[in-house]
Amino acid sequence: MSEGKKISVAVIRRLPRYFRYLSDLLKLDIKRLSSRELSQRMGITASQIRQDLNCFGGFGQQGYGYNVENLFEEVGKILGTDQGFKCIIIGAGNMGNALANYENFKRRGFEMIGIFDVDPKKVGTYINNIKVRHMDELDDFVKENHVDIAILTVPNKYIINTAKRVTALGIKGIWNFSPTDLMLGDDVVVENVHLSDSLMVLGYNLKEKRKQMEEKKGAD
Amino acid sequence: MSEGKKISVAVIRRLPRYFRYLSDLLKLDIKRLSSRELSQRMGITASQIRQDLNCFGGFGQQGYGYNVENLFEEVGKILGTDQGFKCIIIGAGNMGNALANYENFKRRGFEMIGIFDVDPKKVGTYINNIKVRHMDELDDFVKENHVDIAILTVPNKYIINTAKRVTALGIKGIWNFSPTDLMLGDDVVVENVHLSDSLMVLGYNLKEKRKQMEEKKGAD
DNA sequence: TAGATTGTTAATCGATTAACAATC
DNA sequence: TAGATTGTTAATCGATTAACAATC
Repeated sequence: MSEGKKISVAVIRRLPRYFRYLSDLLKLDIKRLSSRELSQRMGITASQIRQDLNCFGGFGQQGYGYNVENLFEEVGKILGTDQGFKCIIIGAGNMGNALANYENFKRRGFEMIGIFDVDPKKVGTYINNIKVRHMDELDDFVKENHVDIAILTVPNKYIINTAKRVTALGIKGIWNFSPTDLMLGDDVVVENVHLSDSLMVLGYNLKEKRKQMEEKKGAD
Repeated sequence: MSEGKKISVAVIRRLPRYFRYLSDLLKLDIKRLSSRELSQRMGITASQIRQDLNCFGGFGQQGYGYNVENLFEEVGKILGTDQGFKCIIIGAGNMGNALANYENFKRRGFEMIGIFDVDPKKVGTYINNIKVRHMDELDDFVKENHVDIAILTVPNKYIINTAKRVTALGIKGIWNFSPTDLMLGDDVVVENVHLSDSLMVLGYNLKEKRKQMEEKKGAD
């Protein structure tokens, strides 16, 4: 069992946030950084930052802090920005289009190498220089090209079958934009986006904040 | 301090998931449900479900379980599906388009009442029957129409100013699709989507899963 | 009444925060 | 060397799970 230490999902979900802040600091030409400085920028405790980073290694130096460029590279390596993940987008609707046009992904190690749809009007066109192919070509394409991740932006009623199809082809990573939770084999990694869940949490918090404000006003 | 009991974000983030599963169960015409049955479907413990629900009230009945329709309505009420939140989308790019076309939102209590952009080619057109207006019209629009939530899908370099502008107009809810974390006043509720964070977590998990598989293979 | 399942209290587990010795 | 800040251990806090009495 390799490293022994199990890293919690809470820590993992914070990594991309560190990555973003470090990227911004680099752009601001800031060379060094203490955990306290970073904690103030991010609104978390310095203790948490040091704990998180020390899950992966001692990237700092006592009395000095962290070298921004070095830490940025280390966090990138942990996240796999050097892996060159090859992705295909299934569903060339608005969401598929939006994702195909996101320039951010490439810089983070994700390359879009194909888009698939069933609409004959879309097939053959290019979105951000990526060819849109018919779903009938999917199997051949995956056999001829290494694909790490399938990004699923198909209508919800097709999601289960699409997920089964891509996993049958050996694709092990799925980024799921449908509201359905995908329960797949233990060897497949799924990340669900669930936009309406996010919006509903916003709605809840807004409602509660209003209630709070009402009470405060009432107390005067 | 009204209710006293503070509800944790972990619980709140699970609510939309309960809502989704209950909605599916309703469609399957299932009338009653025990916490154990739901726990098996959702892959969480029955204990957690009962704890979560009891933060808001006793919706079940000993010896019987929960009435699906009733529980669905209660969870909906907690989340505010009856609030009719009025939303505007700022940025009519691919992401703005995708969100304007999501039919799911209305059913969950969120209505899109306007879209704003600066591109003269887009201004005046309609997306899913919602008029696209110029950003110059934003202030007047917000003064004449009640707006609960601004959905920000503008390019990252404009995000801070756009957020300042909408909060200055009194909008208290922000759904932020830019990679920048918005740190706004205490009276504003922000929900960040950060798509690339989600993708990076997928990349990390995929990389680790592969490492795991390698080791297992090596052990044979 | 007997069986089932909730609501709720208590026990456990894990994550966050605090503290401080190590060390640059 | 003195000052600063890490890496890491210990203490605290909160969330999840287990257990069971209440009750339908």
